[in-house]
Amino acid sequence: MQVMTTTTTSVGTKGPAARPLRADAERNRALIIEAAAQVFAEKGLDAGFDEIARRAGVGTGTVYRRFPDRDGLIEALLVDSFDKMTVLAQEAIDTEDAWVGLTNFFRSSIRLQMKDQGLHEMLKANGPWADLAPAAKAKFIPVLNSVLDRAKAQGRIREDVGLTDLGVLMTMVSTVHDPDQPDLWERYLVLVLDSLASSRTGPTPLPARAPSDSRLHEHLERTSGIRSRSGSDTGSGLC
Amino acid sequence: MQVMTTTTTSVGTKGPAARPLRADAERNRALIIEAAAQVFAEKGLDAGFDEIARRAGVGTGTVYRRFPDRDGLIEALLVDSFDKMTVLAQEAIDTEDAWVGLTNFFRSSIRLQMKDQGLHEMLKANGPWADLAPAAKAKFIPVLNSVLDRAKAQGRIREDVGLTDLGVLMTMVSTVHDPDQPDLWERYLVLVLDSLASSRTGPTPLPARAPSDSRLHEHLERTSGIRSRSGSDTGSGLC
Amino acid sequence: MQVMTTTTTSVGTKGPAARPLRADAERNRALIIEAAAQVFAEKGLDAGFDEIARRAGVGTGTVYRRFPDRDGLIEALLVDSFDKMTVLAQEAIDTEDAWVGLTNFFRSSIRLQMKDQGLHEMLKANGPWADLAPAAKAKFIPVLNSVLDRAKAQGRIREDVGLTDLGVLMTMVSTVHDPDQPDLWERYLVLVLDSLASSRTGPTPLPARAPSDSRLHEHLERTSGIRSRSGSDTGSGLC
Amino acid sequence: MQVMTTTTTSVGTKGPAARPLRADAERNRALIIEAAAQVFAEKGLDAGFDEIARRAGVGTGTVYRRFPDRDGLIEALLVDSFDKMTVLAQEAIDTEDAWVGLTNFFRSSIRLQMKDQGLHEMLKANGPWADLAPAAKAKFIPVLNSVLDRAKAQGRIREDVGLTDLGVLMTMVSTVHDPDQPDLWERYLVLVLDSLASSRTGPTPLPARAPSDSRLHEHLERTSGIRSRSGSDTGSGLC
DNA sequence: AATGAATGAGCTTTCATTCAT
DNA sequence: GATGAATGAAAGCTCATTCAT
Repeated sequence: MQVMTTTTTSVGTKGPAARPLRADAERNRALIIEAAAQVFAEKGLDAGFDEIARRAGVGTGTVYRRFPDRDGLIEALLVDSFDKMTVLAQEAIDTEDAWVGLTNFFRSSIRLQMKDQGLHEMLKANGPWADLAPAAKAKFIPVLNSVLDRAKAQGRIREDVGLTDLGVLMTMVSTVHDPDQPDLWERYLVLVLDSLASSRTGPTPLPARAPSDSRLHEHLERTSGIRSRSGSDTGSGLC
Repeated sequence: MQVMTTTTTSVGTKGPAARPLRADAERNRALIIEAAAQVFAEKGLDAGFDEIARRAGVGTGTVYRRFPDRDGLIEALLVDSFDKMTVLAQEAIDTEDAWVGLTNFFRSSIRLQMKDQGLHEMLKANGPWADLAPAAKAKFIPVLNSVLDRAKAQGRIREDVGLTDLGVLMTMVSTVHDPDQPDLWERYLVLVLDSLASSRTGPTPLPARAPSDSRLHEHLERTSGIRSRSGSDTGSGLC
Repeated sequence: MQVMTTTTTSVGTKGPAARPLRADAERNRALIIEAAAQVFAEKGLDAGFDEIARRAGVGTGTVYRRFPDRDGLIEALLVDSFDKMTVLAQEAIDTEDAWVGLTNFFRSSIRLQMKDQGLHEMLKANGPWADLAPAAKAKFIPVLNSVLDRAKAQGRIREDVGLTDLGVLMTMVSTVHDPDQPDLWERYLVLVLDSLASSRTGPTPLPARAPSDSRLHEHLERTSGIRSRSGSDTGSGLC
Repeated sequence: MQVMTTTTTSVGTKGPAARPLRADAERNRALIIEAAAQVFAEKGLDAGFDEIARRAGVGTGTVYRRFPDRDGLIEALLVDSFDKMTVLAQEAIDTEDAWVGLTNFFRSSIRLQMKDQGLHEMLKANGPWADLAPAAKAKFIPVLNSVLDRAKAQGRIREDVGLTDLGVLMTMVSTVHDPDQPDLWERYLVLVLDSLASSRTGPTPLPARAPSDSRLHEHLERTSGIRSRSGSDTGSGLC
């Protein structure tokens, strides 16, 4: 079932044929999905239905009527999210330089996951929500495949990585959250992209270290008197 | 499993220097920490105190008396875990080839995280447990720093990565769990190491794809008729 | 199943005198009553209106519009049920031997209750639905009274039982449900009839005990080693 | 496990050996059982655990800790109730005239059921609670068997009725509830006893009709102008 | 008038934390 | 100090009834 939130563009193959708005129920459905998108994005897929209902401005029962189990609701969102990802992948295909396209796709889809804890959880291979909405995923896969194949055809990406490797790597990078350095992940994106390049003569410059870096160095000096050789380090769980 | 029973724990291999057990209380404390190590490893840091108490053979109240908040208990374990990691890092320093040492350290400490869900959660920079036990971490940092510095001195690792980058990258890789392919993470470790190498002429061979890969390819063919160029792909949330 | 569509229903066999269906509303009313008859029969008078609506093929709201409270709906059915009972009582009157007639009436009307949980609940004196549809009952009473009076006139039934005693006794017997022994109630019907007979020299033979009886005797022997004197016992809540 | 409410006398075979009071928890357990006895008696076995907890003066969680499922709680009560019934049956055995003993037992145990909706539901052969606490029942059965055997030995009760027949008949009679005539059931008890007697020359006088009888006769006269031959009728679902 | 979506109170159950013994 | 029983808020889910369309 194709579901649109108010902010989504259809990319499915069904075509954008005018679908007459149903009842007032359709509006509620949309409200629920929108609320769920927010709540799942903020709190993850375990969030309570009560919260979703409250934020949608409907009763709890309404949420349950529309989505008797959590999976159904998540799937509805998944369809939406994959539609978004497909748009991004399509942009990559439309980019002349396949490597640049791939790079941009990585960056934008990771950004998507970082703003949306729920999406991130859906995309992790393990966990209870790994196998939802295969149809939605199926639509996305060929598009991503084109992105990858073009990069390979242009000789820019190593031949031994595959489709799902890309998914895993994106998920990995979007794991890097730091409230103090919201852009920290870009540093690791660059590293990962370096690992995907078919070859490179030297390192790609890493994004500049974020301000909070000082934390670590203060820390080190305070604690151990040791000076790191490298100056461009950044914070992490180690600090 | 080696368990340290005081909050100010020695770093390194000092060994079991005789420190006489105090009261019953001290023994209980040890039992609780040992139980918590198991439980957190299996179920993560959210695990119930009841379970820990049961496994330690003490009452719930005893756990709370010893560790009024969860953070205290986690910190106690963190000390222990960093001791283990320090041992591993020391092995890296003792390895002639600094790059091999670094590589081995990555592999072994990731393996540690994968067997210990709690440790993994502690090391993730975000989350409620990001800033615990700075003292324990401080002891570890210089050792890790040596590992990094030696690799840099031998010219094997790019100069622009720092100490905490290593931590982030390890944590990222240990994010890759797949019940069907327990060794899947090694594939991404190789990629990450490729990104750290100061230069490379071509890709390092990736660990062979696991059997369950076929899932994706069946899927692709069934669904879209598209053939992936690359045969060495692996499963992920996309499939 | 014969369904009457007005609240003031004829008693007896007047037959399907042509009364033209009114609006759609009238047809819906009939559908609802028919559906309610089924549902109440199967699930009792507490059954949800949703189920009735679904089975009638109308919306929930329609059921509530037609029958703002449950009582109204039950009363409508009661009229119908008492019509059926009146038919049965009339057959008793038409039977030469008044005692046989009474007996048959007991048997058939109990059978009715056992197939219709709702009717059974309506006839129980207590409960929230005890005092419904007095008019419907009033039509039935004289007929039943004739049955009773004829039996008394022929001297076959004790003089001190009255009209409503018959109702109570029928309801009591139809209380005996056992999925394993669907005919168990006949045993107690015979006992009850024995109690109504004006006199008897010995016991009327009871219907043979059902196979599942063995449960109790196994049980007794296993547990207490006691042998019951009487072999014709039957299962119950005691076993 | 033998459970006593404060009002119960032990009849089990374990003997009245002094059992040391356990913890404070034992007191709560007793409070819960007592509360449950009240609540189940009033509202039936479907009553909410919240109500029980409130009436016992404990938290909901406490009830669940003690009785993780409803069956366990019901069984605890069942043990108690069967203890009470066993006392009554024992009194019957101690009565010289076995028939009088049987009669008294019927009367008192029916009275028990009528005050306790929960007990009544437990004793009904069908329903979800039919097969609980077989051990408790097992203790009761031999005693009841003695009651029956003595009556047979004295020739006062028909030979073809068995143990469980007695149970069914008691349950049947205790079905007769009428708020306006609390003693109505005694009328049907007399009838049932008449049916059990091995023989009788005429009817045993029925208990006098209760005042509310007038309802029916008013009703009849108002409605149909028919005069019943029999004057001693009583109210029921028919009126 | 018909619809069936919406409501929200109510029930069950769990669990982190406190407290009486 | 140790215990594990008690707590009570919270979450999941249902369902009788009302109401907007």
